[in-house]
Amino acid sequence: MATAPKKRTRIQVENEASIVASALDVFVEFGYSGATVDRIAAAAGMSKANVLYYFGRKEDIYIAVLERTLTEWLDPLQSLDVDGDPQRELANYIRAKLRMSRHASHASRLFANEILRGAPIFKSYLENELRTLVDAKCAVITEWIKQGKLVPIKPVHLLFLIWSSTQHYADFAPQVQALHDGDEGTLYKEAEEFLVTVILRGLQP
Amino acid sequence: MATAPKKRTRIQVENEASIVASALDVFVEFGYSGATVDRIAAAAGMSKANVLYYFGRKEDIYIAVLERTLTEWLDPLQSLDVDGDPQRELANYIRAKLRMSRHASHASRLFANEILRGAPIFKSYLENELRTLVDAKCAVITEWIKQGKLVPIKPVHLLFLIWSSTQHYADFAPQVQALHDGDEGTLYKEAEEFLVTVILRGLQP
DNA sequence: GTCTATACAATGATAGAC
DNA sequence: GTCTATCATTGTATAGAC
Repeated sequence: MATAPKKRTRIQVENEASIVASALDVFVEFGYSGATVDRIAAAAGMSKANVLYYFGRKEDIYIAVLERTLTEWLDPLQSLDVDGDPQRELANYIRAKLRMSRHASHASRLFANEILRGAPIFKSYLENELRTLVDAKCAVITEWIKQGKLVPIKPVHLLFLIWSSTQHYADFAPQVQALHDGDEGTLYKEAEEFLVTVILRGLQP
Repeated sequence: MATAPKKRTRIQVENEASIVASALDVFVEFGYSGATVDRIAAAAGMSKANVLYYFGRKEDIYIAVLERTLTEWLDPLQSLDVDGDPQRELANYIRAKLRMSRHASHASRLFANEILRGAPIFKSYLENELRTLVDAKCAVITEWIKQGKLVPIKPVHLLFLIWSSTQHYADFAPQVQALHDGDEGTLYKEAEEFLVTVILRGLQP
């Protein structure tokens, strides 16, 4: 029998949630090492000592932030359906990823930071859960190619292309802004039309 | 008359070069805040105090690393030629960027880190030199579109697509490795064929 | 000119008082 | 459950040895 979960008081639940929410902003803005416990505490409106009462180490806060953000991220890749029309399925996936870049840019940047660091915490997730999901969806794409609905390519590179091109607008936002005139709405509208057009045309047999 | 450059001794030149070279590795591995002067000094085989004799502050080391790496980076975008064949010019650019991802991955990751931080040091470069170069090359792509050689798109998004998709292999290497079987040579050979094929087909009118 | 020794404020972390 | 020492480490400044 598994260990019963520790009972947590209402204050515990609230304070831990507040710390994790504030820590996301701080980790994204300053990076892992630049995010001090003091800054996280200030953002959460608590004392540094009190934060360290709830999470023994800074790394534990970081792990909690990664886990919470990952469950919120929920890659729309999961819904890629082998029975759907490839062009339509992929267009929907690109649009969903672009929406996440825009509205969950903190999550995107947090993951980018973690992977740039060498993915010390994320590594096992990449090699297990994500790997399983990616293998399954690559099989879907391979099936579409067999049916002659897509040009023959190695599926995993298509996923890399969609991930990188959509997340670029979140992760490299300062560069994108320096090189693009117009507001955020226009930028993402243009990006959506461009990426859907070019990638789908490029895959058409 | 401009100020004459300070005369620098042989030891100065050697030690500064050694510090900057070692610091690149440390900044890439640990990020800006995680890179301690002690670690940089150890990597350069010097004492922390001695490193701080040559560079007064950690930020000055970082700026020197960024500047040196930027001159080594020399974006091959510069050679995009309006009189050349668009398909051939763009294919060459994609291949050149992929080669840099592979062989100058430290530079790629250093810039990615800097932009993720909000580009505090790089901002003026992005808004001036890079902006000028990008505007000029967007004009080239616009001209190709006018000549009916490319499908009509907003040029800057094409640059974002090429940058993000090629640099992904350097910046997200741990993720790429977790999801790809096969050695580095195979990976980059596949990526080159995939990206050139899909992007050029997607742009064909 | 080159390098070391030392000091100081800020940080992550621990132990323990209340 | 909250907060106060306390400690080793970090970035940084300065004095001075050679």
